[in-house]
Amino acid sequence: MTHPAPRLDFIREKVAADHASGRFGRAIMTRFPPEPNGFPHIGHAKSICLNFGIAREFGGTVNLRFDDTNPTTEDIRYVEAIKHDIEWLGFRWDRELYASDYFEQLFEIAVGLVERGKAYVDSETEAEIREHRGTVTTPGTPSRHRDRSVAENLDLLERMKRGEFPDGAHVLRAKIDLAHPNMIMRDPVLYRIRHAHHYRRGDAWCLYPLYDFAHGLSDAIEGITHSLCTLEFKDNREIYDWLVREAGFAAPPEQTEFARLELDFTVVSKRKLLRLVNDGHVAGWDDPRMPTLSGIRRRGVTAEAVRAFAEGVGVARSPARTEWAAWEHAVRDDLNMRVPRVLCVVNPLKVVLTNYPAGQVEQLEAPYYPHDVPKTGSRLVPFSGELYIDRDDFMEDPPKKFFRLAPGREVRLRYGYFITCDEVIKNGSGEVVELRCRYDPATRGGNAPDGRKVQGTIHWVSAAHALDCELRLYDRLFTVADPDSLPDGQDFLSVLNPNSLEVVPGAKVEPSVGNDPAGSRYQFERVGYFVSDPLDSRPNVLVFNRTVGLRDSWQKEKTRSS
RNA sequence: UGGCCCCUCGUCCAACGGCAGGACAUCAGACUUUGGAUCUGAGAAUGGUGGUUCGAAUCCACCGGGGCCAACCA
Repeated sequence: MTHPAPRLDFIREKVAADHASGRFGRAIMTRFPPEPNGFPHIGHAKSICLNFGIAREFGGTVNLRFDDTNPTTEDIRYVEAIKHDIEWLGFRWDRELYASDYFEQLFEIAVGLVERGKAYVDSETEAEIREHRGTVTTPGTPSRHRDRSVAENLDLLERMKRGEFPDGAHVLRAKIDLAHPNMIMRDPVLYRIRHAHHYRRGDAWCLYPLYDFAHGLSDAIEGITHSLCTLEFKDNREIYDWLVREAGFAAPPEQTEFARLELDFTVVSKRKLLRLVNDGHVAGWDDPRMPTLSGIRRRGVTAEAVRAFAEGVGVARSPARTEWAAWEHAVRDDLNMRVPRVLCVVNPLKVVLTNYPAGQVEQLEAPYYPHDVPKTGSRLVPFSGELYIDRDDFMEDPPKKFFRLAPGREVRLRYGYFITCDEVIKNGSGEVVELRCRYDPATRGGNAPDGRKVQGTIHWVSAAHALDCELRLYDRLFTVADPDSLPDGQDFLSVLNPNSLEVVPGAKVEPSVGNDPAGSRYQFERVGYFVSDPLDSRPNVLVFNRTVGLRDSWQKEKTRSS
C-alpha cells in the first residue's frame, strides 16, 4: 500500500534535500524565535506549525528561543503567554532558550570583530548616524569615528560594557560599506547602550545587541540548520550571512523567508494589536475578537482548527491575504464533527399552544448529534404549552421563499410537534408580542402519521424551563478586508467595526446545559457555534460567546432579493 | 527614485521545459426533522509584449502591477 507522496512546499523541499544529502552533518534543527513583547497571534501559528512541523517530520529538533534583546519593551508576562499558547496549539519544544543567555558569548564575538578591524565604536548621535546612512538612492558617508584604532575601539567597547557611558553615547557598528545598495549593510549598529533592567539578566548588562547581531549568531551557536522567517527579513539575510561567516561558524544555518499569514478583516502587526489593547478598543489580549491565539481560544476555536487553517493556507513566497471565508470554514469544519447540538432562542417570542393540556409537561428525547456526525448521545428536553421561538422565525407577511412560521402556516418544532399559527397578538404600538398556535398531538417527535410534510423546522425552548443567558455575538473586528492599506495614511482605527460585539442579555437556552463547565462548546441549532465564556460564565450566570455563525443560505437569499 | 523579492481561477496553494490541478468561495441540482452537514455537477486563471525551444505558467529581456529596506525595533 503506497500513499501518494505529500506535496511539499518549497521550504520542506529544501529541508528534505538537505536532510537527504547530509549537508549540515547534523540532524535538522529549527527554532521558533519570538520576541516576548506581545501575545502570539494567528500569524505566529503559521510559523509555529512550520518550524515544529518540520522538526517532527524530519526527525529533528526544535528550539524555543526568546529573542529578548530589547529590555525596554519585553516582559516575562509575554514569555509565559507564548509558552502557554504553543503548548495549547499542541507542540512541545526540545529546548527552551534565551538569546540573553548568549550575551557573554556574543560579546566575545564582537570583540573579535573589533580586533580584526571589522567593527568600530561610533560616537555620533542617533540623528547623525541616520543622516549619514544616506537614502535608498544616495550613498551614505563615513562617520568621523570610522577609522579609530583597534586599541581605542577595544578600550571604548570595554568601558561601554562596564557602564561608564550614558545611553546613546556610543554604539558598536560593523565596518562594511556606507555605499552598499542594501541599506542593512551600511555599517549596521550591533550594540547599543541601555541602562535598563532585563527581566532575565537583571542589571548584569547595560550593553544590548540588536536583532541583526543577536539573531543569526544565536542560530549558529545553537546549531540551527534551517532558520525560517518572514519575507520582511529578506534584506537582513545578507548581514546574517556576513556575521556567521566572520564569526567562523562551520556549516552555518541557512535563512529562508516565506510570506507571513495575513487574514482579511484583521491585523497581525504586534504594534497595532498592542494599540487595540492599550487604547481599550478591545477588552484585552484575549478579547475574542482579537486574532491572538488567546483571543481565538476564548472565542471557542480549537487548536486543531487553527492548525488545519495554518496548514491549509500553505507556505509560499508571494505576499498574500487569506479570505475570511477560509478561516470560518476551518472553524466550522472542526466544530461540526465535535460539538453537541442544543436549542437556544436568541430573541424570544412567546408562543402559546391553545390546545395543549393546561399544566402538562413532556420530556422529549433529542439526540445531541445529527445523523451524519458519528457520535451518539441524547438528552431530555422539556416541552409545555408555553414556548419561546426566535423572532426571526416568524413573519406576519412572509416573502415567497420564507419557510418558517407565519399566520396560517405550519412548521415543525425541532424534535417536537408540528404547530400552526392561528393568531398574532400585538401590543399598543403594533409590535408582535405573542403567537397563538395549535399543535398536532399526532406529530410528536416531528413526523406526521398522515405523511404530510412541512417546509420548515424551527428551534424553541419551553418558557417555564428555559435558562436565561447572555449571548456575546462577535463579528469581524474591522469593516474593510485590508485595514493595513488604507487611502492616504488613514488610521486603521477608523475602520474598526462598531458592531464587532453585540451583547444579547435576554436569550433563552434549554436547561440541559445549566451545569456544564465553563468553556463547553455547542452548536445552537440553526444559530451558530458557541462556547460558554471560560472566564465569565457560571452555573447561574450563563454567558456564551459566538465562535462562528452557521452558513446561512436564507440570509443569502434575502440579500439577493433586496 | 537605488537594491532585493513577488505576480497561475474571486481567494490561497500546486504543476520544477511536455494534458494547468486542489482547497475555499460562487452557481445549479440531490438529500435533509438544522435554510446546517453531506453528495453530484458547473463556471472560473498563467499580468503584457517580445525572444529561446519541437514544445514555455516554467528559461531570457523589457514593460506593467504589488511588497520589503533609509529604528540605537524585531
